[in-house]
Amino acid sequence: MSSSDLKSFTSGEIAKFCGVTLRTVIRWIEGGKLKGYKLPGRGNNRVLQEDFLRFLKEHNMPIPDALKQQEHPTVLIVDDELSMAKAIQRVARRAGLRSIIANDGFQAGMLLTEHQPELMTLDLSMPGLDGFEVIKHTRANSAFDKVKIVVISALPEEKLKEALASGANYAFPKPFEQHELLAFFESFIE
Amino acid sequence: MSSSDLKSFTSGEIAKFCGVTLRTVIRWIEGGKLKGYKLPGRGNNRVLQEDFLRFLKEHNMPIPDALKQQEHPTVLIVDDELSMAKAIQRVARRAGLRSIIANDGFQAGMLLTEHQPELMTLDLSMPGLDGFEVIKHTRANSAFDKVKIVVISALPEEKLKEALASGANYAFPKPFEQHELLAFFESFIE
DNA sequence: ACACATAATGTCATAAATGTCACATAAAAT
DNA sequence: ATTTTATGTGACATTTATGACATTATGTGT
Repeated sequence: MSSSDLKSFTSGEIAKFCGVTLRTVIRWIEGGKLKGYKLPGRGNNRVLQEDFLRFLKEHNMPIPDALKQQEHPTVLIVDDELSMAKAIQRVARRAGLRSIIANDGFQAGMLLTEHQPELMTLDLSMPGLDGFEVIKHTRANSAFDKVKIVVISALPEEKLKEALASGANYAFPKPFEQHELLAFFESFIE
Repeated sequence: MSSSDLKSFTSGEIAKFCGVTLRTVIRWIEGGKLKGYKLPGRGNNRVLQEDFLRFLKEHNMPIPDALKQQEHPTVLIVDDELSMAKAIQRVARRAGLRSIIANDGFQAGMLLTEHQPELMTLDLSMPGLDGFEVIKHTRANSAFDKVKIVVISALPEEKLKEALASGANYAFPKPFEQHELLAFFESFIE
């Protein structure tokens, strides 16, 4: 599973990551600046990776490489045409993004929930799967607040605007310009 | 309570959940901080899920997703016709099962992954969603090994058999017999 | 610039909790 | 029955929480 990944760190590990004394980390936790919890023994501290990352971002602190790997900037590519999906995937890979492909709605829902990607590219006109429905369902679920929806469609511009109004974040006409999409993907690498 | 409430964990499992060593878990149990019992062999420890949850709550420790919603067995009802889905839902409710409805493939994939239901009822012939594809994708993902797939379809018997061969566990013709389906659902309550 | 106040962080010693390792053996898988 | 994996145990090593106090930022006013 994805979110059940409950990796946690000790106060000492956090101290090393932040280049700071253990004493200080404990004071951060005590002061409520860093969320943590205590083991039953003598109250040794543990901090969930999730909470630690939030803490780092909140204070604009550098994120250790060891944690960056698990940040997996991932893009879910939803397209019924495999050749088109692979074309998008190549661009994503060039930009340094991990990517996964969904050929139908069921896979899309499964992979979206399982992998919690940062980005989802979406074809609007697929036989048997209405892209607008996907946008609606995704936006109705607060678990996917952070997912950016990128519509890539051959439909006329008014439909693209409609998609944006329904909750999509970006829209590209199809066929897409390689360098445009590449630049867009790269802006997510940071 | 039913026998499924007596799920127990080994010391190693608890160690992983808590991000702590097996040695430490044993010391918690020895010290009476975590309630457990010993197997007759060499005294291997087991902890009831109930006791583990109480322990976690008592110490404000994070609760793994895997333990969160063990309450009622859940059935995911996949059918594009809302009236049919609701009819199945009524039967499920009579049997004491929690249920959720998916009207299309995207929702089905999303809800299946999110709720990890014990049971999924599935219409085979939905416009824009091939039930066989759903079976195939579900069976291809080891995360859903335990999900029982129940086909409820108006297609001829040979198609039902084909579904069973593809990985479905049970098949009912549509329209279904209320009492048959009810009896079937009830067999999952124990 | 300067002195001063204030908060944040570092240092150190110590007791307690947790980790490590090797090994015998139960429990599970084949 | 055999092999593989997981577990309990003891002795020992390492890490941690805590308090009191030293040191270093960070700002504020003159």
